[in-house]
Amino acid sequence: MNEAYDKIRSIFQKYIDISDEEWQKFSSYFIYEEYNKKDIIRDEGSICTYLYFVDKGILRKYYIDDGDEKTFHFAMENTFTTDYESYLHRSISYFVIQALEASSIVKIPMEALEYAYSSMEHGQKLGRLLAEDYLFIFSKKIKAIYTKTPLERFLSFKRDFPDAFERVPQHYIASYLNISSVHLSRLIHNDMQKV
Amino acid sequence: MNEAYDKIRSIFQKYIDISDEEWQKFSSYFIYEEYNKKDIIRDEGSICTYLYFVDKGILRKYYIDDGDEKTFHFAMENTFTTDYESYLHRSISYFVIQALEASSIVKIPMEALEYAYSSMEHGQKLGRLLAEDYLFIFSKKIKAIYTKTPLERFLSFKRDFPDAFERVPQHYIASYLNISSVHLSRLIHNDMQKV
DNA sequence: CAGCTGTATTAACATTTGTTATCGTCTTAG
DNA sequence: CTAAGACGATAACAAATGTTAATACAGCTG
Repeated sequence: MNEAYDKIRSIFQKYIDISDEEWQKFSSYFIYEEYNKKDIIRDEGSICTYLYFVDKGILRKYYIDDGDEKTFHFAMENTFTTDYESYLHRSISYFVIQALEASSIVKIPMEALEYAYSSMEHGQKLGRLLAEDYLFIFSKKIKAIYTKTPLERFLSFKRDFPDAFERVPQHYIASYLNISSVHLSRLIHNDMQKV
Repeated sequence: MNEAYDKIRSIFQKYIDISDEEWQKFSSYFIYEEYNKKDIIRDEGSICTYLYFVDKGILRKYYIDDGDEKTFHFAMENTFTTDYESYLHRSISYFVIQALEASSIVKIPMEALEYAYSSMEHGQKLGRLLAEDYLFIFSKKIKAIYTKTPLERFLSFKRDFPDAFERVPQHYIASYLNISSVHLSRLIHNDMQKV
């Protein structure tokens, strides 16, 4: 738990200077929790008011669309996930966040960010840099969808996230790539040698 | 020109307070330019160092992928466009920005933003809010791709951007929706009544 | 005015991708 | 240990989407 908090501090510290007093107050909002495989960490239907930090394990963020699950994101160790848009616009989030493995996570309530924005010396800068990072993830995803075939997207995924490729069931990866699991299986077995 | 600058100020002023002195310095970086229909405003192959504000006209941001153009964004009047990711990561941008109509635009060099971040009282907050807005546009786009059929995406586009729908050639809209122009034409003429 | 260019529609056909169902293997819960 | 369920491969077929080509029409340009 304390190690997890320290990891978060060192990540934020790469962006801005945080004094001990600021950190003490900021981290006092944190909630440390452990989950079993397949546990639902956050269900749909409410405003998303936490930023989730993955200390151990893997989280999957997905959306239920007309009965089937669309996987938007895998949050690996030492990264964050949330539905920040829901929080920003105070709108209901339809995302579900689930543990794919036994996971330990840190829930950072949005009040902590509000404290940072209003009272930490470089809080606004932290917010800007986090938003810019988040934006970059989205931007990469859009470019991939526009310019790459499903097979290319799969290969990029495998290259960029070898860890996720090993640990995540293939049909979730298919969902992440926005293709059916049958089609992904076909691509892997029929088209890999073409590349 | 001055009216355009005033419009930009009032947009930014919705986010933060800007003093007259700050605005004077900030806007001194601006470059006002006019373009003819089909002019290329920014060509690919360099780091994108401007934020483009559309005073009049429409801009199209696209990418040349294996010979054909992928349209990522239409920037309508009183909105901005750029390849912020290129600037943030100091990486070559492959986006082209083109005027679809005779357009007057304001080029805001990234130095202006750097000035804001370093020297304006609420500059970091402005940066955060701009990044959050930008992020939200991307997020909407991704959700649309994951959860909607091309026809639904077309109808959303028509509803959300009626002005663009009227003024932009249909094959650019097809490219924006990531489908072929032939297919879009088919959807419009065969499937509209289904909705 | 005549021709050119850009744009949209349509048809025919090819390719990609999805759906459903079946099977074998492996994991997991009891 | 055993039964149920999860997972991935495969086949057959259906639906969606792309490609190419032909045509028509409008707007521009010399």
